[in-house]
Amino acid sequence: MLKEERHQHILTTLHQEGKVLASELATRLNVSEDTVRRDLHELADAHLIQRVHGGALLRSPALVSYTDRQQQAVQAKTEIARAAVKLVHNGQVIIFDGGTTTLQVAQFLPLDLQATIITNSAPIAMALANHSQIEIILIGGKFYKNSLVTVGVETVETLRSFRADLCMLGVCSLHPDLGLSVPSLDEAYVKRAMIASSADVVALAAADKLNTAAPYIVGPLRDLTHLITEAIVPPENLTPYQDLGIMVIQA
Amino acid sequence: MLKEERHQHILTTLHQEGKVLASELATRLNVSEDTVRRDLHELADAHLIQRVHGGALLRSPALVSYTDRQQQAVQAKTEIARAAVKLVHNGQVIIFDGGTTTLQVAQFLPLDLQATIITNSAPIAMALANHSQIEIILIGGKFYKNSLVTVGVETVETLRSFRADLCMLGVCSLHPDLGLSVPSLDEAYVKRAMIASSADVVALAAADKLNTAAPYIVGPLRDLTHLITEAIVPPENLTPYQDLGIMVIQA
DNA sequence: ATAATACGTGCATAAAAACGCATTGTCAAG
DNA sequence: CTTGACAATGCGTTTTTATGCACGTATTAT
Repeated sequence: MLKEERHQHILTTLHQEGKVLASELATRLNVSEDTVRRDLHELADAHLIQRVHGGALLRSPALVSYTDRQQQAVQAKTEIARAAVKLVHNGQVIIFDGGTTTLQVAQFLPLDLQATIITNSAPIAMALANHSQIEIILIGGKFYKNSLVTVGVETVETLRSFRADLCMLGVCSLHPDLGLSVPSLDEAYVKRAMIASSADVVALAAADKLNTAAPYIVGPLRDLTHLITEAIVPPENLTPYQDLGIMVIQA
Repeated sequence: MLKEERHQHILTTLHQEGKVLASELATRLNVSEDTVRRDLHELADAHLIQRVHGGALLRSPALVSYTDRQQQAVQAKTEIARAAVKLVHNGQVIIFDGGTTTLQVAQFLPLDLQATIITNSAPIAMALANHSQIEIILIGGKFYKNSLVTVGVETVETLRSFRADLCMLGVCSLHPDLGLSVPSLDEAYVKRAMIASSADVVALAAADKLNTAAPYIVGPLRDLTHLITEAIVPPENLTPYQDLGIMVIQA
């Protein structure tokens, strides 16, 4: 049985049954558990499955609610969120970008925080509904179903009319030379407007976002004032960012 | 059963039932109570649930009250929603008011409906995210935490710039003489703007909303073209509305 | 006030994963 | 045919993770 065959088999059974167990696969495929583990590791690296202790699950539990989807890679996101919250202070006006990492940050904000939060993300607005001291401005526009944020001319224009102290930016791809980039043009415009309307800009990036690039450029790294990433990242990978004057924080 | 599966299960039952008991989960998931406790602890650490003695609750009281409201009189709301969906046709531009009843309607819309939906409700925008043929416009403004909708000048102004075929209006209080009324001034302005921007106006009102009044008047009943209510309502209670030329539908 | 239930912690155990290393098989160049 | 490079696989060892149990403490209920 070839490796590719096994991969195929793993993916199909995963889609059929919702989960696979490493031990089960080893007997079914007549290989050692080591091999299965290696297979699963490769598939997880390619973002095709979600690796968990004992086996693997579907990466995006077929169209479950956003709040559940957010459960993935909780560990890393939680740590980043905890670090990000430390940058927030009473009385600030803060722009919150969409995305699951920024949503985590929103949920970790202290319940008694006094602030104005401006966001184009419906889940973030809803998550903040029980913070009685936070004034929430939800920015309107065309609703982008994938990431549950608004985009388009109106979103960008409305953002221009604010002047925030801080901006929590969810980052898709970050590269020392190419700068920030995202997979859709609409989102690029929105993020650009967020950056322009904010004094400080905090980028939240999991380790796998570093040194990658996407089709649409948002802007150069100089735009960032802070970068928060995981503790696992080897420090030498971060020096290019520090050299640009960005305050790099490892959660 | 993998740990992540249990976590998923806990989250979904929590969303469905509003609470979970540790002891119940232990038997349901076939693990010791210790394990359940550990699971709950982890989920609470990630701010996904609110841990309490004996089990766990949804984290955000606002969302709790919202889901509570959503769970009230499901029967009636479902029937009203089914009736409301029949008024919707391909190609229309439809304004959706906030509220749990209108949210039900949104969820009952056929998955292949082609339409443009304009709403100030974050949950409705999110609920429609899996309707690929619907263009969603989310209206921005100050976010009103109680009902998870936007209100304020910007919301009203933006509504003015649209001309819709249909408006699905969630109704708080309805009275033959006093007209439509709501418990907050901001919402009154918004509903007024929605009515003004729409050709047809459909009011969705459970039986207990009929012949009641609230502090802030939205407008006279003449503004309505349709009224959908429950089947239980005695027909004689509805004649005042019919006499005003409103098309009354009993679900 | 007292019983019953739930909680947290430390510990033991078993399962799973990670790691290094040896073996095997394949392919291509010599 | 041989040989060396290389990927794939399996094995043994160590490390990590998950889970249940025991026990003392806290919380709730009666």
